[in-house]
Amino acid sequence: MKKLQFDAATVLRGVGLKATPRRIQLLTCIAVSGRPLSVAMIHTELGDIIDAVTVYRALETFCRVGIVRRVDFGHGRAYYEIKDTHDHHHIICTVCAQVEDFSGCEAPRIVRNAIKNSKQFSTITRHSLELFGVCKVCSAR
Amino acid sequence: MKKLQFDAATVLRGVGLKATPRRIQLLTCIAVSGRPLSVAMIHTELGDIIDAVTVYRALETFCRVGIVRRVDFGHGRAYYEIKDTHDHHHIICTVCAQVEDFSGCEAPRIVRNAIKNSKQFSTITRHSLELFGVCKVCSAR
DNA sequence: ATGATTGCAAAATTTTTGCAGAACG
DNA sequence: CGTTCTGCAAAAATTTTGCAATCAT
Repeated sequence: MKKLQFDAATVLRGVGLKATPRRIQLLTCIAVSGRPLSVAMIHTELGDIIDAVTVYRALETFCRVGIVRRVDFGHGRAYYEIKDTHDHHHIICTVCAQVEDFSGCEAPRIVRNAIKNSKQFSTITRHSLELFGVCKVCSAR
Repeated sequence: MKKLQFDAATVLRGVGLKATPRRIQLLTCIAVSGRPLSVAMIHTELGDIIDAVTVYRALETFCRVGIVRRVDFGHGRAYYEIKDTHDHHHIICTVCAQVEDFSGCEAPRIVRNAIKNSKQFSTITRHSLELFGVCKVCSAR
């Protein structure tokens, strides 16, 4: 029972979105890539078959319905990745910008603690956590 | 032995920067504000006494020498706050954008764990952690 | 058919760069 | 005084908006 190739059209219809060629191409691109992509990277990958504006609008829609997650690496632009079920985060190399996933951020404990001590908040809906460092390749030179 | 009013000039000279009027105004503004500020917010606070370009350049310098920290709330622009010694983070209201600090993110444990499991990284230099939710005021309506 | 989606052009925002004059130390 | 800092103008980069044509269901 292995996972067959990503079926973007099914995913799209599953969340009530129309499965247009553009959206299928875009979602497949993000899913296959396996790492967070910026709009520029997507545009490079897909070539000129899709307008940048369409990418922005589709990504916003994907985030709204919860199939894509927007992540922020402090690079002055947004990155997007497939939102899978397990709560993973990123380590970003500050030299070459390579990204590796990691899990085990103990979010529940942190959130519980934050809410207990907070004066103004009683609900946390999501969180972002990124680690920054220098990867072994970049460290070596 | 109470903390007197923030002395920007001393802080600046302490890190080897020239204490110019602009930098003193800017650093004082950030310190007094007590919350992360965007360049636009700084410009509103200080009026036209300082050029936006100068703000950008000074903030970059402040970050480099370690007296200011850049934080990212996924709003499409950067925010800056005084970098104090204790490792605090933020809860951001997704409705009104209000920010509250919180501490206790257990970063050391998370970092240790991430490095142990990482294939490509052996050094983590910094991390970012933000929680997003809806504040009590916004929840009430 | 019809409401959603797309592309094109244009604008809005945020940030960066170049250069000449001003000013800190 | 020399190097650094600042302001102005302009550009670059990222993201948003308006509108007419096209497409999915």
